[in-house]
Amino acid sequence: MVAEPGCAGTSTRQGPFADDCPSRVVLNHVANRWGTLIVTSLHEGPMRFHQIRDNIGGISEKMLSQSLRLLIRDGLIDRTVEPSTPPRVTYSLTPLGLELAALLRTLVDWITLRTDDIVAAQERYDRAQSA
Amino acid sequence: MVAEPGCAGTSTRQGPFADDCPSRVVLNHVANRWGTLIVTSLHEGPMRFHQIRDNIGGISEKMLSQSLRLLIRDGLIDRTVEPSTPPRVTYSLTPLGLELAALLRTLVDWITLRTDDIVAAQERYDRAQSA
DNA sequence: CGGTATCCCATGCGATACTG
DNA sequence: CAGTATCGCATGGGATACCG
Repeated sequence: MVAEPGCAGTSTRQGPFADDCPSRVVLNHVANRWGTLIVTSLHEGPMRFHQIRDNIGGISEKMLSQSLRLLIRDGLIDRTVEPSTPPRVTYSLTPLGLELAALLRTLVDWITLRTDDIVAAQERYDRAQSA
Repeated sequence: MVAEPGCAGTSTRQGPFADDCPSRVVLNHVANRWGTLIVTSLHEGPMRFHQIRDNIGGISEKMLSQSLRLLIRDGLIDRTVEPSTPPRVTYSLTPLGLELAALLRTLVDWITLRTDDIVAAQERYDRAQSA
């Protein structure tokens, strides 16, 4: 055994700070270009494939499909198929995913709220650099 | 004007869900492979370059330097140089960055706590697929 | 110590076309 | 509708070497 799940005793680093810990992988599934937005979208409620795509500007079907599969594998999202014609597929958060979505929602809301401040900081920085 | 900072009225989407909103860029600075870990590291207190590098397994100096510059530009991190020989450079969170770090810390802690559950889900998924 | 510059490979990701 | 397959480029990111 090299790195146990919790990664408590393998090095001085813990959790995602250790690069050989499974939690690092999980963090990368969530904290990437699309993961946060997908999970946060589903916090509104169950959605179908095209609904999610339309809710997230600029995401391609390929990346949505690929990201969904990773998150389903991680046990964060459920995929439900109603056997009709055509089949109706719905994505929803698992109890585990719901916990995570609440946290990510807070993050997204904070960024939305603070974007003005951040843009102002960027402009200050750029002006200082050009001087 | 195309997209105002808050991105409230430009489309049906808001905040980072709109791909032309500045908040999307900010989200990508924070929610990527290294951003979350860097900001969370500094939640412990001010740190020097090599301390941060040593605290985050697998990060290269190039990516640390590059990511730090983006986060400094966003007004989330401060860079302080003490004029000694050799100069001593310290990175710390700004008040804005501290707010963010608290949120990200919660995220990292949750992932650390739930890694066992997630790994179990992954193994269940993989077994179901191979069957 | 605290970085930057360059090189180059790996992969993320979009565009397009196709399937049940 | 709900995807998958293939292609190809743009970017991310590591290795190495170098600078104040």
